Amino acid sequence: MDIYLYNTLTRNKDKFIPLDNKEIRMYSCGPTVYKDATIGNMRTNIFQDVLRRVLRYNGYKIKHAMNITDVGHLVSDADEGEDKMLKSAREEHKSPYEIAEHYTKLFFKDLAMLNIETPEIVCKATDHIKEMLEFVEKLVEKDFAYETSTAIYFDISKLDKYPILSNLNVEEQKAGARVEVDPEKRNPYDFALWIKAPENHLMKWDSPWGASYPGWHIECSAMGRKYLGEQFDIHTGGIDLIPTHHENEIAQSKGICGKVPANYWVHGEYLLIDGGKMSKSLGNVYLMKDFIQRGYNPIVYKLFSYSCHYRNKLNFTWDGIEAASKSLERLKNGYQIHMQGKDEVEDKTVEAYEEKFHKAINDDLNMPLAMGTVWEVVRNEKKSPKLAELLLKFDTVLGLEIDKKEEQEEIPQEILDLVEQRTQARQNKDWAKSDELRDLIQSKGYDIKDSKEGTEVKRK
RNA sequence: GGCGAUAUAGCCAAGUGGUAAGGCACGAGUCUGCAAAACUCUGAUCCCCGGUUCGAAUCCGGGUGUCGCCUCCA
Repeated sequence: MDIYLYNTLTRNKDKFIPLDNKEIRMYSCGPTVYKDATIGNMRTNIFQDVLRRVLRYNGYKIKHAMNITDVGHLVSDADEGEDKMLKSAREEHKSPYEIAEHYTKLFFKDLAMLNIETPEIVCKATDHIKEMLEFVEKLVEKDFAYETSTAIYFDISKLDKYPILSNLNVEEQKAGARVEVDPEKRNPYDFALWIKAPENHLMKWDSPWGASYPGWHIECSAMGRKYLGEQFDIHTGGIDLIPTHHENEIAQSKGICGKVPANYWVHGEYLLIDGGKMSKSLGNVYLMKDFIQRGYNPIVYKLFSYSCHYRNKLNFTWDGIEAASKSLERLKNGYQIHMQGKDEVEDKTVEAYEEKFHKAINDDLNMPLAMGTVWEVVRNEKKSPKLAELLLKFDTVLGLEIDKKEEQEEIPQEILDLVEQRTQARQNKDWAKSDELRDLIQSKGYDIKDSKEGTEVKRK
């Protein structure tokens, strides 16, 4: 079945044609490890993970590279200001390398919570200084770059076209309206490839231009080229990366070999919080650990993100999370019911569902539509392990671990005793005492439910 | 100011020419001593105006609203 992906390069939902029919090469711009990743970052990671899983569902092997930015990402994209790593290091009184290690670890912990697969290749910028430097030297050699007193700049006027991803009109943009124009730059949109280090700069390397450090964009071009080749299939990232980072990556690669590095550029939209942007000043920045703090299985967030297409803004609210949490429970429950079902289901029916689901995910990862089919299967009146199996197959894309039962905390003996007393009371049909005990148990933070198999207790 | 989105039931959200998927909430029912949970059932003509068409949520034009980016950000 054909796969269609919205390609920012063509502004069109394109049929996906891989360069190599066996293995898809894909690059994702990973985190800058200077602070906690937010649930906004994680939305992008979920979308990238779904893309991987969909490709694999279609029988492809994946070679997916993701960078860890641990140097070079400045506080401002205008090539000025402090390196984010150094700023964090200063604020937290640690070395930049300690900062990087700390936040890298946390990042992967977040991914694990969401059952997001680790890409085949994870590459750190500081491990690839040599490759970046070679890249820059080659650009200088080919006259696509020039030296100023502060940095090596890429000369965008040497390209046939810049920008090609965004509709930004370089001529009309008032460069300098917000940022001081560096008089040494040939064009306002020229960007730094390599930056000369001031004295006392913590992260710097020897280069033909003295002690210096890489610009932000060069790492992705250099590492993408190293691991995936001059041209690969898919490049992903958040929508905000389009106008600067990805534009400049393309510029660099075109400078080196005349080619746009990836055929398909796929971008995920933003997550909004309560209808607006997420920002520290509004105090609405949430992290994955907030889910745990509020008693939610973090994977609920993944299901929540499937309620909306990845190219649309998704509005995050805790009410929405509560809704998704209920859904996840019912989904898991529905799976269990099918597991124990005895009804006959025709293969034709199963195939029809499968095709419907497959069509949805292949249509530019239409997860909301795909979830519609998932629910059709869950709510099917015939209960059959065949349908459970189908749901499990869907879960290779969804990654919701629908077959995994919630881990139950140990119930304290005190509570178990109360439950036992209540069971006795119920057997004696002493409803007043039974209800009294239920209230007591609930006041201690436990929920109780009676069924034919007996009484269950659960932490609230 | 420039660029880009978006407007569908109480909320979230699919659907791009043929009479509106799905989820959550609400309500009803089954079950239960009661309750909870679970399960089943139930709801919208698609921001406004005009146009194209046999036919539009879906195309075109014009409004209005909301949001994002251009500054750090996935």
